[in-house]
Amino acid sequence: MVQQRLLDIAIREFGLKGIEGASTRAIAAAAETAMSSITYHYGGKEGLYLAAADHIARQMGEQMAPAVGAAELPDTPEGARMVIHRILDVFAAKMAGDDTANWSLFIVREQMNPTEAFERIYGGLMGQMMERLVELVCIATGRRDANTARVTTITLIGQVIVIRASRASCLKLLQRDTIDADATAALQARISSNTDAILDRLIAERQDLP
Amino acid sequence: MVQQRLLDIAIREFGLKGIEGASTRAIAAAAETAMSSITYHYGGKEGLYLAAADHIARQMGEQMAPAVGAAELPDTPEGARMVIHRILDVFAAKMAGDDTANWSLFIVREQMNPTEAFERIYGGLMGQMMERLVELVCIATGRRDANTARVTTITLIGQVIVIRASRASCLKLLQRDTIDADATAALQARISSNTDAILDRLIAERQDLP
DNA sequence: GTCTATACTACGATAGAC
DNA sequence: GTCTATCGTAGTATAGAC
Repeated sequence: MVQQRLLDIAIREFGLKGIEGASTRAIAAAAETAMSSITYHYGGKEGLYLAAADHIARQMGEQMAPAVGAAELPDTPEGARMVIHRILDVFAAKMAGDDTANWSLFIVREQMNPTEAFERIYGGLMGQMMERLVELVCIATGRRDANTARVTTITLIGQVIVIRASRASCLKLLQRDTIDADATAALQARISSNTDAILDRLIAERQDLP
Repeated sequence: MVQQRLLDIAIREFGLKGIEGASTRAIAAAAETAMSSITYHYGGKEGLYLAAADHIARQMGEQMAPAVGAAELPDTPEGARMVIHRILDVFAAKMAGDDTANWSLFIVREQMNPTEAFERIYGGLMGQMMERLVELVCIATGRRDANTARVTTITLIGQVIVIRASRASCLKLLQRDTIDADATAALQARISSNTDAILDRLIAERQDLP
């Protein structure tokens, strides 16, 4: 389908060059269609940009929703911890895999210079996942202190997104030229172990509270 | 100085739009000089791009070198841990602050699509910091297992870079519109606590090895 | 719906005045 | 060293054929 190709290529080009830098001519040519079909389908460059953001949000939702689980929250610390592990594991696999390469620059650009497109992406599964993680950290550590849970969630996510956002540095450090299945497994295992250590520490710190 | 202004603006524009997307005309205009001075000083757009990368590497070196410490490595686990904390603390402050905003997109773009510019940046303090952290993690955990130390280092760095690379998500989660001094302190404290938990876990896991 | 043709603006590089 | 002027190319948008 023309529109599917157009959106996939738009995500890559907008990710690489931003909305101003990317060229609708180049996007249309790569999608093997005329430039004016962008005008027809999306009203112009800006419309295509927002449609690309929606496309990312939709795909991310489809691929991650099962792991995040929209169902009710677990009610035991052990259950919550299990869900946290599941989410981070799937998320890490996504970040390590090739299929998120094109999304990532688009999203990171929006993270650092948010436009309306960020609202569309965050309003989808990304926001749900982060807020769900905060709740899960609260349950897993038996804390009502939401602020600590929020800051902790940020650091947990950081462990995962670094795989993509610092890809070249990771490859240098690991002395590899791709993140293959072995490297992915090693990262997932370390993230899992770190997460347990972090959550245990939060539980221990709670005992010290007045 | 003209060249200083030119480089600062080039970093911002190249970060936002990439080498292809950015416009030398716009960069020159923002630096209040003629476009042809870019040709004169840097030979053209590509030369300016590489000079911008060198500029980042140089500034990063000046600002972070004291924390990384080129001197000899500490020889006790406690000493190594102290240096790890110091590096991550300073790095987190940098990531939270405004002065790295322009560098960040430039660097992240290079992380995901490396060119020669990445070599210039990584060849500076960034590579030194990461490799130094690997050594410090080895010493702090009493492990000779460099691979575990490398993977751990990646996750430690992830906790810090998320402050910038996922800035908009962090702000949403923290329900703020800036990362002020309070938020920075909270993140630093959590990163520090997490790091201790992670290192302690690594030491404990070591006891279980055959 | 998809294409071609066209109007207008902006791009990078370069030559040459000063 | 810094500027203006200019060339050829490529950008978006739009109108209109089919």
